[in-house]
Amino acid sequence: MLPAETQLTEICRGAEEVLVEAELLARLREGRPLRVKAGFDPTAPDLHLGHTVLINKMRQFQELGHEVIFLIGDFTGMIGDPTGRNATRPPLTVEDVQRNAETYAGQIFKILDRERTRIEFNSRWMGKMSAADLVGLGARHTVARMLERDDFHKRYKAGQPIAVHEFLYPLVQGYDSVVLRADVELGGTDQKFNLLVGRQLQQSFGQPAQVVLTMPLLEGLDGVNKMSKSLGNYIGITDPPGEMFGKIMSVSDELMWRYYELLSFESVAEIAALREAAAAGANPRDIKVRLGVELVARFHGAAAAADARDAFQRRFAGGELPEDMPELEVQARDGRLGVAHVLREAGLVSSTSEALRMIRQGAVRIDGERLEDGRREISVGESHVFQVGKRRVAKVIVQA
RNA sequence: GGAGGGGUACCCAAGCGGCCAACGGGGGCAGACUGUAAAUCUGCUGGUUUAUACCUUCGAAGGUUCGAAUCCUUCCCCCUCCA
Repeated sequence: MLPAETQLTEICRGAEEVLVEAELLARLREGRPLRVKAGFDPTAPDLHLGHTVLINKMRQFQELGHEVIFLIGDFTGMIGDPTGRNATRPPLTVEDVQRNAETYAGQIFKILDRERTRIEFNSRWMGKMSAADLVGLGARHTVARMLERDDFHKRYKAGQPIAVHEFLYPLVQGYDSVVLRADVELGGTDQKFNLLVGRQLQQSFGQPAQVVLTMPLLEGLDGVNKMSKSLGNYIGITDPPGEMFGKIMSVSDELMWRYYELLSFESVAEIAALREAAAAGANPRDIKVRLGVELVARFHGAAAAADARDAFQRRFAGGELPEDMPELEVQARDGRLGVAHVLREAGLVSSTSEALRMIRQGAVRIDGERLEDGRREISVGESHVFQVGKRRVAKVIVQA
């Protein structure tokens, strides 16, 4: 193992907050593998780059020789959602959770070392807990402290409702740390309160309090909201190379630097050099390309990354059509089919009304030619490349 | 338990018998300009074989009316204050 001080420096890099740093150093000095826990929601098995900020940190711990526990909060997930006040999620079945867990596994091991990752489900211990035990757990924390949590505090002050069970979430999450005897718990900055409850509960159970390490939340493609699947502003780690690269290229210049900071494995010095180059007049687009290549390579390999970059450049710099566009067949009626219907059948628009709107706005091209006539009909046997806007493209043949 | 306020399209929010497929803003999409960036300008933002037309939509179900998101009845849900 590396010297404790060296490890500490590595671990703190990119972290928002480490509570308490001195405690972390002391544990590192013990020279044993630390149990590092991070909890994940069982309802969102499609990981995106936002999640990887945390997972990268987990990997870093593994590389330093520590034990990483990937905790799936299936028990909490089965009850409902902690913060979504009006989002009543349908309860997950055991099968759902199992399937989601497998999906997780298939994704996180693109980053984590499978051999050194322990996967746990908190239903293992929470499912067996009796009502009496739950009451006992509740006795270990006070309402006043619960109300310290920012969103509880705000809602309480604003007179908005807080359901009693919402108080249970931090408790259960903290109790997970007790059961697992976690040395360190990782989480997003939004998890800070919950992570701290873990510290408090561990002490209450006579254990040393875990070190809490929070990582910043990554902004999504819009650059404003945090990256999330429900907002649709995410880059999924299973996105195909071309799509992943394209999404990265569509990010604003400002956001690009944020992505460098939180996603790139480039050294701090290297990133600073890139910033200087940009300030000196280098085209930020080229710096963005570099980021895209790095990230696509991480999930799809270097060759796929280079291909994605080249295809992107041919398509948008060179104005060529993508070579991997989907080819579809649609059914004609009476030997022909109006364009609006072709577009809908091909899935390029969601309705013929939308198709007609797009045509009116000049967004539709057939074989590269802007379509002016919304009444145009395509006959059986004809095959054309249809485009709607810049990004939606398909080669469609009309069948009898 | 009592008093009051409210549920309108993806979100916020106007409308309170016909001119409402429903003002405005946000978001989104598209066009121009670009580097698939930002900013800016413009248009669109229920559906229908392409429609001065028809169909579905204003919490739900009924009713009044020539005609309702707007009035009445019942029901469901949310919020505030008091106890």
